[in-house]
Amino acid sequence: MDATRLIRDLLREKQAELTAAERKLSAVLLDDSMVAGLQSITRLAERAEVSSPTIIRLARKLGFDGYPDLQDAIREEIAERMKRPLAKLETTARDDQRDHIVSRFAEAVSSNINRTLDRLDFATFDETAALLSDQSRRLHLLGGRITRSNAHYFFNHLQIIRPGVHLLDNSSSVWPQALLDMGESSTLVIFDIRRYERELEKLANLAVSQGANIVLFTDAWGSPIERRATHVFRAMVEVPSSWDSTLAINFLIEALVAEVQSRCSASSAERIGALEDMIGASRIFRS
Amino acid sequence: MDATRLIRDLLREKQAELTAAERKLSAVLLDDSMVAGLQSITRLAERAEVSSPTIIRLARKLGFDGYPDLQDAIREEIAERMKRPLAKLETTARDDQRDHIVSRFAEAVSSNINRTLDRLDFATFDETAALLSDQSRRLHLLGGRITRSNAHYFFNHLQIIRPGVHLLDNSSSVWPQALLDMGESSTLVIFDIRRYERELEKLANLAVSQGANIVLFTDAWGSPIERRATHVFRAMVEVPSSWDSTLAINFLIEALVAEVQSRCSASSAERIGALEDMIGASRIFRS
DNA sequence: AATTTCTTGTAGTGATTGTTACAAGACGGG
DNA sequence: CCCGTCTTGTAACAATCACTACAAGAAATT
Repeated sequence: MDATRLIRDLLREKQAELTAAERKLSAVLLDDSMVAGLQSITRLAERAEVSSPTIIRLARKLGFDGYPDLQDAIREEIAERMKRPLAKLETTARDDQRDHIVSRFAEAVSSNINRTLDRLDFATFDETAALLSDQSRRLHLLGGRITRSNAHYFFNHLQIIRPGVHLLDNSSSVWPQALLDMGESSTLVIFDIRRYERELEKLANLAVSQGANIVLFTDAWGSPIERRATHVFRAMVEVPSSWDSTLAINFLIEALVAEVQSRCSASSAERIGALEDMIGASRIFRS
Repeated sequence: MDATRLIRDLLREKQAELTAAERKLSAVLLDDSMVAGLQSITRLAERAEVSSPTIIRLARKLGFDGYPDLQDAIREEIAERMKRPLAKLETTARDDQRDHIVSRFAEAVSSNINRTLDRLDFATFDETAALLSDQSRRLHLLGGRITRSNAHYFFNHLQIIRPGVHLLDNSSSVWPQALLDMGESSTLVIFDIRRYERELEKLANLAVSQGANIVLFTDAWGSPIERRATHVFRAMVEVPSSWDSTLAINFLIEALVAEVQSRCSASSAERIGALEDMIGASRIFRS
């Protein structure tokens, strides 16, 4: 075997011509930097839930003589990596890829989520989850130009979990109608990151004056709506891009969805069941 | 053997009560961070120039059952060290809240993004970015029940950056019309994670038969559309929730947006300028 | 110098491994 | 719908493995 090429890359390269079982195996290998490939073939087979011949076939596809040959290559590779100081470990990727967008992006995103988490008050999180789980309250979601997608994502899940969830249209002309429904038992969830949109603030003010309470997702600098909101989540959004990253916001949304789901699980089970039925009944584009 | 203790330390500690041959062996092991201990006993014996029983005796002295038991410990230790520290989200020091949903969620998300990155082929990424930046191509985006939000997010940005971007409705009844537009110069971006929707597959097949090429975002298990797609992105989606996490998918989307933006920057600058003007001209809900 | 103790390797074993051949099953094309 | 191709696991095999018993040699003690 020639080697010099990292097995990880080899594996990714051939990914297209791999079969289902082989991909399952490759996933296990990729998962912990090929370390799983140092066990005996039998154990690896069990771990990846494939048969041992599948392992041999994959090894051959990658150009190795057999499993032991592949193991040798893996061991060599790992030995090579272990020699490096710990600090350099993370850049084991080939040098030319160290400053690939994806790498730089990953670093920024990681830092964003970390810092967002640092700033997050768990009490606020729990209170918000309780608020959103309260089925006697009506929920309205609203996003700005970019964050509308986030609002949509949140809506998508909440709507399945519980009743009384509404996504506000982004054409402000229909907002007045929606406002009619917002009273003391309403919660308005707003997403507002820079450039903060005046229209969102307007709506927030009107909603508050009608007794609704507001949950706000914004960025580190803080939207003007902050002072109207009872619960505020500040997320870090900066990445090496012309656009802001809403990944940290999505993180908060997903975590909230998980928590709300578990709080509503009893009542939402039948709701989801009913939904499944309706979906099944309405397939129109099928064969 | 439990041994939460590092083998390296164990070895150093016992150094005094080791015999000459055993020390020779331990030197070889220490030399490359125990990696040599992953070979078969015979080969390690050759490499260290001792006999195989010596190896077993050392393993026993360290408290292991036998050589395979020692190997297991070494492998575990190495696996631990190989974990990529890159996007490692420290689930902060707050001990009392270590198993709060948010913390557990953070851990899962971190692992998801890392593993997604491990699996990501940079060449595929670059090719896709080029494809999406090619303004002579028409872009269509399509998502499933949940992933529709992701498609929407992607659409939201791409549409601002360049012309010819279309988001397919999620009611399949209007797809036939959209299909009319899909030819050889069309790219169809599909999001399909479990439960894979047959309708998406149908559409993919039809689009391919008309000459369109497909970029697919799916999960680790792989959608049936994979074989139709020219570019596939597999993301990890599992989190401690009843729902899957599309955060890793969003990561890919945002990174692609950044790259496409920078490739289109020249032409998109004026486009964004024009957009700003239009937004300014159409404020109807203002004070 | 003789005896004991300790160290180490050799040779042989049973167990486990990696491998192959084959057959059942899934899948796609006509 | 059937046929051929591709995929995958089962079962049997040979090779290799980890391990034991034993004995030769070295070192230490008397």
